Amino acid sequence: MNTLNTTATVKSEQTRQHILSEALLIATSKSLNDVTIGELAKASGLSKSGMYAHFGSKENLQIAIVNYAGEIFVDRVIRKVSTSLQPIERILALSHQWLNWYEGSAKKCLFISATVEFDDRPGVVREVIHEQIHRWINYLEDEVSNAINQGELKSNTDAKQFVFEIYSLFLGSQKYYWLSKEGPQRELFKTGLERLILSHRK
Amino acid sequence: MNTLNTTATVKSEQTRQHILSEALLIATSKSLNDVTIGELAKASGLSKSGMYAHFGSKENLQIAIVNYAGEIFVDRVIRKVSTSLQPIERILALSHQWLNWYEGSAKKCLFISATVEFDDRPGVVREVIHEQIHRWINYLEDEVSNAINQGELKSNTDAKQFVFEIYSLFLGSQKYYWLSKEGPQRELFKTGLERLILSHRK
DNA sequence: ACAAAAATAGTACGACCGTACTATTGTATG
DNA sequence: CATACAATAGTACGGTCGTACTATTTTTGT
Repeated sequence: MNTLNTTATVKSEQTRQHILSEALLIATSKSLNDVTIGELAKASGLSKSGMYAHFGSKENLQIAIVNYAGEIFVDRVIRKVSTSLQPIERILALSHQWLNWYEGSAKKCLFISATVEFDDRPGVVREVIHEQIHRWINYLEDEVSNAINQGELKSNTDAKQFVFEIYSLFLGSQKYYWLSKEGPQRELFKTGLERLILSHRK
Repeated sequence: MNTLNTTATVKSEQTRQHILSEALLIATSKSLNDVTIGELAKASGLSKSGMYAHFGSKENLQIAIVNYAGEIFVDRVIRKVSTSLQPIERILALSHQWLNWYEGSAKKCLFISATVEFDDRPGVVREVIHEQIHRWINYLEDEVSNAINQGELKSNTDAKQFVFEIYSLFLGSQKYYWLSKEGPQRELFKTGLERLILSHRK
């Protein structure tokens, strides 16, 4: 018997996707740790044993959730923005999608809360989370480099610093959102981003 | 009998402080939820029942921890910075202390992780967390207003936006620290803050 | 349609959680 | 020094967690 379900029969793959989408729902509205085997089983209409047939362990489940979230992220952010835009326009469009990517289902970015949760728990789950985030940071840094190379941003612009500040603004908007669900986080983010770009624009 | 220990006899108050400092250690190195009654009892050399004599419930314990963290914060940040400095210098000094406030014991800011953890759990604990954070944000906004009024920053500077961006940079440095413990978060934060100030300086 | 195999359910277990309740120890004060 | 009460320990309980292990149902390939 294949407890880890690496072969992926047709039916199994469907339920697996169904379980993961339910899991992501819980993970984004509560947290990754709150995706409990029992609760997830109930949410997806299966038994606890069914979960184990699919994922083998809690850790494997968490890894699967993070990777699944990564796919959704690519779908809702990167794939939504045309590659034919000019660099700065692309950066603005990507940022806009970024702010919205998790809102389709719940209201918080899994990668932020998961980083916090797994900060003190070394292991594969933490590594997978870091991988996903680094992939995104690198992607943004490439975009900024493009903007520099194509002369839209000053040639002395530090791409790493630039992306750090974009990321910071994103975190800020999340934090302010947590503090007050109806606050002006979006405007604060936008204003900050505009000022950031303005001060590096050629 | 007074299970909530509001009267605070001499001896009792000492142990209470001792428990809280152990609790903060755990809370900052792991998380607020990870401060479990059993673990805290072991860490502070008491029994589980002893905890209940002091705090009455898990929720009360968490509230006490957050408020205790607030006191420590004031001690290590606000009280460390001279009030005779000029506004911008004060902001820089406060930011510097801010980056270091939790490092005496562990290595992460309780208020950040706690906000994330209690985002989906309405109740007194969350309110106390928000209170503490708002107090700090308001304090910073006042400092920025001072800088504006004393002519160090341009008169059209938006204090709320300004503090939002400082806070964002702080969050960014924490996030980057989580991603890599030896990264250049400090320099990234400083550079960002300098640019922020520069673009609003008169 | 039938046998093989995969997918799912059922049940049980030990660990730890928060929280009662009672018993014991320590301490301050008259 | 005795006594009243505060401070702490001991023990027990129901709940939920992750995870085995076995039984049953459903899907799949021929």
